[in-house]
Amino acid sequence: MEKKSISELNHNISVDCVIFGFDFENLKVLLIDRDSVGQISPQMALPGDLIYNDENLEQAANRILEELTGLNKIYLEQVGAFGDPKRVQKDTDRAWLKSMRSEPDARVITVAYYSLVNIFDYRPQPFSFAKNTEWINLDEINELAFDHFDILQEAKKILKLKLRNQPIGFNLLPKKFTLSQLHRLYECILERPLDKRNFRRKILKLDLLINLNEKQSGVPHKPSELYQFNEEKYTELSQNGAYILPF
Amino acid sequence: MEKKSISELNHNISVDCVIFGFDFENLKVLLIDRDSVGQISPQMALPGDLIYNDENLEQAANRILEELTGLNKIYLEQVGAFGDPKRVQKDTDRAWLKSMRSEPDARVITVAYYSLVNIFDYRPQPFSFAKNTEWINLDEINELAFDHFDILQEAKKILKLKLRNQPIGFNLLPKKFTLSQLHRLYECILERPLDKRNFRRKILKLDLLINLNEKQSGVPHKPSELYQFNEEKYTELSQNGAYILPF
DNA sequence: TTTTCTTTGTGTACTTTTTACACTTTCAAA
DNA sequence: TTTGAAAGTGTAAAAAGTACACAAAGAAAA
Repeated sequence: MEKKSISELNHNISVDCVIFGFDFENLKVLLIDRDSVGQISPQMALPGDLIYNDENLEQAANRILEELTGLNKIYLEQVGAFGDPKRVQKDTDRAWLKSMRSEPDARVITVAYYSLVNIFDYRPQPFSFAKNTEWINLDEINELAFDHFDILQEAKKILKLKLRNQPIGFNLLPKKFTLSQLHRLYECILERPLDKRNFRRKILKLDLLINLNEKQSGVPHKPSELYQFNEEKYTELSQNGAYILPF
Repeated sequence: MEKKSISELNHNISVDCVIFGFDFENLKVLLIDRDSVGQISPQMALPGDLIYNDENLEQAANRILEELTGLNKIYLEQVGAFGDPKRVQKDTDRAWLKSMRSEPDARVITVAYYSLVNIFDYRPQPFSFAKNTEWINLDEINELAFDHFDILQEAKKILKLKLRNQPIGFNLLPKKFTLSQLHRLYECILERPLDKRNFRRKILKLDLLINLNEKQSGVPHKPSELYQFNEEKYTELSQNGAYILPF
């Protein structure tokens, strides 16, 4: 049996994190910038870095996310591995790596993770080589560093699919939320309008929401009733097998 | 910025292939054995090996699949990355690696791919360190080498989900097939019985099947009509957006 | 040649789900 | 007290899903 030399078989492995957020208006994603400019730029990147030897991929993702943005203990799910040998092509990307890594030209394979968080609970702060962190609207992103734009598209696709089978959207909202907020969220993720009355009927029929019999206050219109996600009910429901949301 | 030493950041990367097949009775998966025993054993593994520097992950999967089993030009989709540092634990797994790899103790992260093929068109043959290749019934597999059993479970899950959104099942059948065969296939993948009449009505309503107006011959009972998958129609349909199969 | 065995192929009535659609209510601010 | 803005609500018609049983076709056996 021919044994390949080490140099041919060793690779760097990184993880990148796609953290989705929602501000009641639009879906957003958490990006870092290596410069401290305060505006959207094509050099922005998903938070990510190389993994260590003794941690598994998910641990690495959590460590790196915390090191760069301060967010910690976030539940992450895998998007997949991205390993094109030509994934680092742009000059600006090369320059970045050169300044940071002991083997800037090594081939890197990245494993992407995604998560959903409530934007008002998680206030990211830049650390390490992240000079800036920003929540950027998904529909304003046309380009990112490395292959991060592709990774983002893939994560969006998975999010859309997953919405059908799991009540994931609730992570993106505060504990107490209104049906209109949830409605808007579903429209953002699915990227199509949903009839208001039908949406309410369907989502309530799932019996996964608790009506808190509390009202919004301080809004210049009829205040909405507040709801809460019923986790117990969901646990129970998902033990009896998967379910399919009617969207 | 602290730069980590090379040894801490370099890893081996492998790919493993989950190739599903169907023999009109049961779902099967293609396994290799490092010994030439002709029966199912807990040392059997998914075909897989380390990737090279200059190939992307999918190319690597195809190369390795061909090197081990002779199957080539197979359309593969990613399952995901599996990277637990403790994924090689069993003594038998260690012994295998020791005999084959220049760095048997290196940490390995594997990226799994899956595919569906018609078992009668693809006759795998063992090459390289594969001393044996076998199509094994999914429901007879309780243990595999490394973490391959986990990978297989994940691939099954994806297959099930995907069946809803794409007419993937057709790859598992010959060009001409009967509705009963397709029916059985759906039951195998979904792991639950489907009403015969309702299945036929629904699948025909999709308008993705062409009735060839030919009959089976040589069967000791009423011969079935043969159908063919309408690829053009599917291409057309999927361009107008995703669709959802009613199962 | 008749009988038996095995699998194919088909229709309907009932229930549930989906869809499309418009007006009144409630509060804050002007 | 008027205005603006979003909340909240019901129904009828169409579509889809479900449960269910028997005659027809061919091969093989008697």
